[in-house]
Amino acid sequence: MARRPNPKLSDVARAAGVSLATASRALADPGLVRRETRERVQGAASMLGYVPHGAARALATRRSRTVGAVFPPVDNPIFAAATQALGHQLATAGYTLLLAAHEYDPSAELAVTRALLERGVDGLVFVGMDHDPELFTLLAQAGVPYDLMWSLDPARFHPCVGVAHRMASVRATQHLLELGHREFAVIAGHTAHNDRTRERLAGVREALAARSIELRPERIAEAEFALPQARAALRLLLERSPGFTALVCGNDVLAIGALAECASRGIAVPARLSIVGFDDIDMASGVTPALTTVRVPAAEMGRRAAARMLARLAGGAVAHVEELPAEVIVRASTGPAPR
Amino acid sequence: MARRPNPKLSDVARAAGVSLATASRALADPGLVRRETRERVQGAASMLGYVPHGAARALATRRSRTVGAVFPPVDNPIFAAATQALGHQLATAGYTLLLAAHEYDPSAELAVTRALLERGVDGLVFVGMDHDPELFTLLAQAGVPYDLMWSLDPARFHPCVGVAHRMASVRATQHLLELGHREFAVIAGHTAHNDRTRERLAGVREALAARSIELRPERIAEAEFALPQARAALRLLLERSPGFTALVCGNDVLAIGALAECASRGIAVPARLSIVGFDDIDMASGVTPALTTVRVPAAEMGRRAAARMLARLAGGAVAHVEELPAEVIVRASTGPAPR
DNA sequence: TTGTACGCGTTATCAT
DNA sequence: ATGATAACGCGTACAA
Repeated sequence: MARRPNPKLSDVARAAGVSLATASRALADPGLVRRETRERVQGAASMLGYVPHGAARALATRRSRTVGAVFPPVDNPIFAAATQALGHQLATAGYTLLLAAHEYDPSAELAVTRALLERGVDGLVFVGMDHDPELFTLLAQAGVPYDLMWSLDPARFHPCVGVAHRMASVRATQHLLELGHREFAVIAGHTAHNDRTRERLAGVREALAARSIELRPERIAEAEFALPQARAALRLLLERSPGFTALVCGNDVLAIGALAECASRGIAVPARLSIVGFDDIDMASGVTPALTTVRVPAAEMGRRAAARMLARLAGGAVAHVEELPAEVIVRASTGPAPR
Repeated sequence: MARRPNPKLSDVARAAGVSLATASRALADPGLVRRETRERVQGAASMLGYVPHGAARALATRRSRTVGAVFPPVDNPIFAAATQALGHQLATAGYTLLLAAHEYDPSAELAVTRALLERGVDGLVFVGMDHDPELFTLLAQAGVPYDLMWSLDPARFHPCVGVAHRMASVRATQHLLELGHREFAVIAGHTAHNDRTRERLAGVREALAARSIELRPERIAEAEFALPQARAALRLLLERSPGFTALVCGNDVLAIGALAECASRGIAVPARLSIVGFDDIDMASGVTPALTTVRVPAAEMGRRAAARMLARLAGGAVAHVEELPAEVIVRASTGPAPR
């Protein structure tokens, strides 16, 4: 079937018997026109099924009412809640979220960012602190505001909203120390290009070092955020250096995987092994009371990021670094079994 | 600091000493200009840090190189893998994914779709079959191609790529029947505005009905896709109508929750209760060999959806309805315990 | 309150 | 192979 081209504003104007300018005003800022003309225009618009042409509008106003998000994909389900909250809040304010993922490769990140800038995004959101310096050159050059989510910039240079992974990790580890544990192991997420996993691991080290306890290299395993990999990591740890009574997992998926491995080996949790994990996707806290978790406020982070960006786009000021609480939630844990 | 406006194509042209038209061609279709001029233009472009203005281009070409995805948010982690695959494939072809979520509310879906159309998306992807009829009116009017993901249109009216939820559910149930189970219970995802959950539930009913086995209403519980809710659902079932030996869960999150509840009650799985679940986010298959799962090829679905859309945008034809396999993966299951 | 006319940055259609 | 110029659809000074 032959399709007529979509009606344009001039069609609406003609149908309403007004000029282009009046039609534009009637739809964009109804307060500027007489009630009667406004209604005629709005009537004509909905009669014709008029849909504004965003590109033309963007060209004229030099704003696109879109915000771009650049996310690493590997641990993508981790960002689902935050992405959703972000998009939802933006939509409420008439903005649309442009989503771009990249493999964990800084140059790819640059490329997708460039693509978003071409699309004319009004603002950008990134994850974490690990980025190609050139990225920030690009952003400055484009004059586009940005936020880094999830982490807090230690240098307080970049605007960001996130949690203090390291301190949360320290506190979780201290909890285990206070229970009397001295033999620790860690299953961490891969630390390459990922400051969140690095900081979480560093927190364990820091808390242990404060009590002069060493975290032996063979008691550390890195794993992908997936259940089979987590199970394999625990097997590796048990094989390489058994005898630990406390296990810190960089993530809820890792914690659940470890728990599953324990179950299949008859290792009682938390009686014989205490496990704590960061609850990135809110799985660990629900699956069992046997795990102690660090709550990561993902959805809230998305909402805050949206609010910050919207405020800034509206010309307002926002806190440069915004810290959200990551509480340690003790569901169950016991001290080490006596030798 | 005072920011100069971004360089435009005319700036590049001037710097290269060529006309606007030549500059445009040199960047867009390098084959059309002499090698030497092309290099002058490209040099000038990168010198100036030129970034094309997408809105202007979209206005001139009447294409945005953008595809929109409209997702329900409730079970959002479920779509993470598909979203990522979709976005990644599109990016590879120079397209960007515009993401919009909505509460499970058909009118909200219409609104966000309208927002995406205003942004000038070249194509749209939706989830499932449950949509406001007006949505399709809108799409037809806009002349924008679309695909429905996850499900298959029984009426074969809408273009879609997905799995046969009902048949997969039938096969999973048959598996349990063949083991000798006769007493079934179901924990389903909420069925309102969600054809996937409805079809999965219907599949159980269908398989049982074929053997003249009734699925009693008190043996059916609906729950949100979250662990605590799944546990509560199992408690409810056990309280309302104990005695079932097989449990079909509409989702891996539900299955894991049920498994956790079993663990805390000392119900052996699969020895005393066989559980099967759809593996939406690929959790169930990894956490334990105790569960039988139906594999949902989420990432592949995202890739296929992208491929279909790209082919169509390039003027090619694609299968109207594309079915992806959802295999039943038996990890472990046993027949019912003798009475 | 409404209308006229120009500009937004790019591509595409003509000439040359 | 290159250059001049007219769209593309909308917002907005400025004029009326």
